[in-house]
Amino acid sequence: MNKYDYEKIEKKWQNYWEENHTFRAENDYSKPKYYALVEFPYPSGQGLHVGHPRPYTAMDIVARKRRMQGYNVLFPMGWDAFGLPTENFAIKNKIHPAIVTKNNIARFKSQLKALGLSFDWDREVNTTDPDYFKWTQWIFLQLFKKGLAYKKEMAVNWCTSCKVVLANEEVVGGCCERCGGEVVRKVKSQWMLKITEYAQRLIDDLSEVNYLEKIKTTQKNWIGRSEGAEVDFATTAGDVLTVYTTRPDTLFGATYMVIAPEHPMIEKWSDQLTNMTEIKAYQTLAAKKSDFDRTEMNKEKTGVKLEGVKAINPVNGAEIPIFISDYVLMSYGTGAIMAVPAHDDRDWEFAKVFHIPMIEVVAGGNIEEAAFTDCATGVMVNSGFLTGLSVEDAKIKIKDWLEESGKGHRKVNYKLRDWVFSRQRYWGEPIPLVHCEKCGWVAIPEEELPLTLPEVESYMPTDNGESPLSTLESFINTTCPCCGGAAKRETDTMPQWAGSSWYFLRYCDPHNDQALASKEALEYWMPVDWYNGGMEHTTLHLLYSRFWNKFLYDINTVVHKEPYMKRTSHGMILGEDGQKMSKSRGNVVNPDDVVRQYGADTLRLYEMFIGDFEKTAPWSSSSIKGCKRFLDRIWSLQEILNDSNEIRPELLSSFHKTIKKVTEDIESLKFNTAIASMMALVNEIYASNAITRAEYRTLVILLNPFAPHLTEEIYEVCEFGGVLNQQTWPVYDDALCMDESVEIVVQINGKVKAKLHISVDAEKAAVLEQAKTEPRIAEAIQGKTLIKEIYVQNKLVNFVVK
RNA sequence: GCCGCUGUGGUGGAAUGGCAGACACAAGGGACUUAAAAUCCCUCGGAGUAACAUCCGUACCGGUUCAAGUCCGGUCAGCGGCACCA
Repeated sequence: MNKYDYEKIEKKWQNYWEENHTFRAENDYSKPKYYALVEFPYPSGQGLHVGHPRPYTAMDIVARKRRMQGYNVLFPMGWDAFGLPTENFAIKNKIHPAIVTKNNIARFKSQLKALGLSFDWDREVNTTDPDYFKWTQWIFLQLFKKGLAYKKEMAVNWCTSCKVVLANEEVVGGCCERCGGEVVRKVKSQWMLKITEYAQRLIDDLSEVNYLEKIKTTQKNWIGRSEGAEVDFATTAGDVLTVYTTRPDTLFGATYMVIAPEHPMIEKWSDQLTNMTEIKAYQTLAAKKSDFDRTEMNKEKTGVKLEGVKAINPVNGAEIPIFISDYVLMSYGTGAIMAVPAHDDRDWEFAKVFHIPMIEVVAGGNIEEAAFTDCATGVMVNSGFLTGLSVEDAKIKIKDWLEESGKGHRKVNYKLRDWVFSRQRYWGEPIPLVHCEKCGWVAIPEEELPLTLPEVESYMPTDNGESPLSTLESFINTTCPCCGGAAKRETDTMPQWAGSSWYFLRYCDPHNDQALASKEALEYWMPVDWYNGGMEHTTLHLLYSRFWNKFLYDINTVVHKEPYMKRTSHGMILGEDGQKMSKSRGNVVNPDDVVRQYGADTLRLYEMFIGDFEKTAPWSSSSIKGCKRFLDRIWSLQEILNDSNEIRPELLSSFHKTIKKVTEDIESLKFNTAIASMMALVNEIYASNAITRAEYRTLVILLNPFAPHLTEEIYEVCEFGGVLNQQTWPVYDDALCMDESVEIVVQINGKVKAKLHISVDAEKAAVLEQAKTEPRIAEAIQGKTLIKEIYVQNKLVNFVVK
């Protein structure tokens, strides 16, 4: 068997595709379009990882197949290049981050090209390119103008040792990822985006898209819609404390209240509170706690009772105590709760610690042992006008009562928080706003965009946690676009998520300098037909970009409500030891080495054959050999090639079955079984000791999306006519997928006892007759009672005997 | 704790409720070779048999069904995400 010269062949075709712009998407709006998208990478200094080619190859297969099916395909690639690792590398090595980025991109690009991915490189985008981030800034300005960007005091992570603001990802177990120093919370004023205003629409419109169910579920859980009521409790201080609850039905069981330590009412009541010292001490303690401490599990409930002010239960006039405790969060609901210890786990724990009485208002549990939280079976007790109702009915009745009496109202809440949009960093898009003493925050005029990054001496964040830009007088000082007076620029930059929140729009029209993309281009190319990416982006990038798209839809910039019609996810590739690949474990596989040793086609085929696309899969340096062997066998078919231009009748159904399998499996991410079916066909061909030209040509087209270089070469050397990538995808005929005869099994009581060859779709009666003549069946039936005869067409016969 | 997913040979993995283990890898045996590599052929879940037969087998327990890896109920284990969201 001959081996093919993958190095020579792959280089040859990569050059051919590049010179001919073979995969360029044309703006021919009369053709049916298909937009296939993969997540553009962050060009890290490590170069490509073997994890990258898995989703890229998968969507490359889809794109190549669609082209052969006659679609105008957009399959673009670009660089999500702003970000911390580049900035950190730049600081450490004293190289400008723009240079670092440029070098990393060059490396990534050559690695991707070596994989033969059919990207349209003419549409490459780069988030750090001023021509690109001009529009990122433009979108931010529109958000600002619509009141969806606002400034708010927020706690940030501050490393006391590096004296640097850290991203959440850089805080590991409450310590700085780099130096291990203590991380504390520091309050800073930050730009926020009101994604919460889109919460409901982000849930509702999921019904219009075809995402994997688990992706929809994760997004819904993250947005966290809950239905309940706000209830007003009068206080002995003469004012009102409003709480949010999902269990207004348990209002008669409320025996105390809890407010968050930061709750503003405490300040208001300070004259009447007799234990302010104790309260202040608790507040200080709570404020010091990092997020890590505060979310630590199973810790005992703590809190302080407010002495001097009590609340009055609106349903029965009972006076109940108010506590502060850090188990109530200021950022959700009203920052205050009514506590019903008999029917809420957390309240129950708290009540045990502070010896607060409980009132059972839903029968069915044992509140001495645990809170009874079951809504489905409970019946109301000790609850005045609610007594005797089911929990569900009681919820409706109490909500009606609250609204009629003016003591509360129905309310929907979401867990989703607004998006913290500023970073005190250099390597990001500058936020295009200025602050004027007279006019407040003012947008810079759109014609001044892009607002580019100034050159600075050091990219190191400053000692006080301000952005490196804050030290640059020439950058900061400007004039107010509104009044012309002196003003200062915002020095924070945008987070890495900004550029990736709209890049799929830019691909539609990447060189447009009048708009982020033309209406025509967006109308034609959008929405993305199939977007594959990592599960880890489900609640970040995927949600952020849906939000931006919806906003741009609202301001009439884009024409589709949802950016992506179909979203799928791939599993990670693990090291050979089954662990996540990492330098420290020494189990990293470098794609360059694999390409050198086996060629790109083998790498592509192996990553598709490795297992279930959606699951994690460990790398196997021996399994990949099987894929190389298969490609060598494909090449060597030339040795048994004959001149016939027909598919042999005895192989016709095998061919049609394989075409069907490959065609369908690609659509459902079952690349592994698509490849398996081609391997089986090739085994069958070798067994027959010959291959016809028609057969070889069909096989090579089917395999082309998986192994594009090898198949183009075979197509050319065999002179099948034209170039392979311009051929049409084979079509199968269901009728031809059927063999003339099939083997069926004959069972006695569900156990296989014989096999039978019958003609396809044979008459039931005839098949049963034939089955009974089989010696082993006849023997088994002999002397027994035949209770039932099951016949499944072309599959099996089952005799139930006693 | 909550939500989601997964459990099948030595390994990766196949199987619209209808022959469990497709397709590969590894292993063992053989052919070719002075030899090795490559390639080709054979065996390959377990027990059992000279070979058949037969029995057991898809984490565990139970159920539905003529028929369960697949559906239902429960248990255990692992993975991922969220995590005091009232």
